[in-house]
Amino acid sequence: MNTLEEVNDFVHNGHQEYLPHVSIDPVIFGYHQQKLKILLLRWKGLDGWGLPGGFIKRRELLSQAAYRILHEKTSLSDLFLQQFHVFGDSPYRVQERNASEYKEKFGLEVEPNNWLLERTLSIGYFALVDYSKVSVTTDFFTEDYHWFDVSDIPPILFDQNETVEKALLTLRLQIYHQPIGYNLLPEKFTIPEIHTLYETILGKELDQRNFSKKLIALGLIKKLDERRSIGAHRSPYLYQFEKEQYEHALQEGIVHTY
Amino acid sequence: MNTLEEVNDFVHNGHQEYLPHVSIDPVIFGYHQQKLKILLLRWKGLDGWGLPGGFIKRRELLSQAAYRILHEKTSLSDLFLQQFHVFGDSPYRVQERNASEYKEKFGLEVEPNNWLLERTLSIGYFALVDYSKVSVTTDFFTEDYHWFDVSDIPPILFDQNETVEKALLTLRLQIYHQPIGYNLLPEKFTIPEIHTLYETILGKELDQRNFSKKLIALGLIKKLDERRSIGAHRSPYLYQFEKEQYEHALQEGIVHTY
DNA sequence: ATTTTATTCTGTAAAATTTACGCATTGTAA
DNA sequence: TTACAATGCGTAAATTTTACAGAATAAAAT
Repeated sequence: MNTLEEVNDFVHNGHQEYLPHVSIDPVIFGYHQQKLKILLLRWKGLDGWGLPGGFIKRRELLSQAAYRILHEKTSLSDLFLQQFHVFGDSPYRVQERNASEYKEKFGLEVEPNNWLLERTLSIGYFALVDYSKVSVTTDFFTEDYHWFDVSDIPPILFDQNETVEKALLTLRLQIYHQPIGYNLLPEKFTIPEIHTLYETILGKELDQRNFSKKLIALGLIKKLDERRSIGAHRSPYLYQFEKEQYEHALQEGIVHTY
Repeated sequence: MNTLEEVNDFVHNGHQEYLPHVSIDPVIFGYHQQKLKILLLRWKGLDGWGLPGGFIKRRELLSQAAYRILHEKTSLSDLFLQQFHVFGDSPYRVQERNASEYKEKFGLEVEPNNWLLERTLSIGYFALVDYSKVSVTTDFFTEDYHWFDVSDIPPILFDQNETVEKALLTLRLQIYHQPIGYNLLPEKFTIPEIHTLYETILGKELDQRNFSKKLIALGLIKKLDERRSIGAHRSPYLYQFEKEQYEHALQEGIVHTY
């Protein structure tokens, strides 16, 4: 959606192709240089950052829509993607928007009852992606992108800071019950790498010795016979995830006790 | 919504008051005679059971809508209510419905592009209620209700058995990380009562001694100086929840380890 | 009044898990 | 060859979970 013609078609006829009143808004987490980042797009005209969202096609399954939107924006197809909450409590978003905004900001003429002006619920997804494999696609409404450190998120358009906060909270809670890392790390990784990843996500220190013991005891990772050369220091062994165990733990959860 | 006039207004003009394309569908759990039950409504014309759902008003916050719908159907206002998933992957529900169905089943004339025929996503909520306090209200579309044992759920209309399954799964998972019982038990209860509740929800036995030790150690319940008379046996002490601790655990979760 | 029956209530030892912690090993650069 | 910085491994202490049995009690039956 880049030519003016396509945009006009989307604005005026989009409701025939897409389901109005509901959007999908993914919080895309990437991991780079020991920092947890999220991807935001720079909106034209609105002078601010927004989530890389999209709409559901009328005949498309919800989960397919989420994967499609992520693929469109990042070109990724192998990723962890999970719905986590529907947002519909923002007083700002309960209001319908007005047409003059579109004229001012984007130079688009919009009829007063246009589908894009109506109230929209937002389905929050979070995705875990390999930062280095993402290539971001922008469109008519967005002109740039940036990976923000989660400790330094700017105000987000459409009252969606809450979405990011809840995504992060969900991720942190979930990591206690599900393995994480398969989609954030390269296929082969070292103990220090996955250790730092967990520390970064949880925002606290974990004893490295106990941490690796636990992952191995759970059968989630296995040691390879290769090592990575990291310059002036002892070469760490490479590990990789035990795919079956990992998938099993994703499904069943790592339940602790009662 | 009981007179034919009201129903016709809802069918033909409902889209002005309500947001199309999204419904709220609550799975209402009650606890009675040591059984976990859910509430289903009997639909007229369709000859089947359905969840007690409803629509969101255009200017209403999502959470308000959920509470309103629950209040309308059960007359309860004090309950535990939580969103748990949006369902939009049912191939059956991706199809638009046709108008003739309304004519056949309910004797209602519906225009072919009526809002009720369009594809609708379903936001799943689950509620925990005090069974004895519920008084069910039916409407034009529903003629009866029944509390079904969770181990004996009938086929549910609109392809929503998955909703009940996921609600139960969520409840069972969540009980490991959050206290449950405040809205399912009377204010004062005995150890055997809450013990049986947990066994019922989890569907497995829990050692009674260790179970009560744990709840007390977590500071979630406190012993009262009263006892309940249960006829021919030793009178059990009454307990009640420690409200602050309980709320705190609800917020923070009972995190186990890493 | 005594016995019987069904249910509540309490404590402790063993096992498992988590936490804490120190030092030897290793790959390069100096 | 040495120094440095980071990896890698093992063990003891503390905590938590699990397993398990018998005394107490309320009322009904004798």
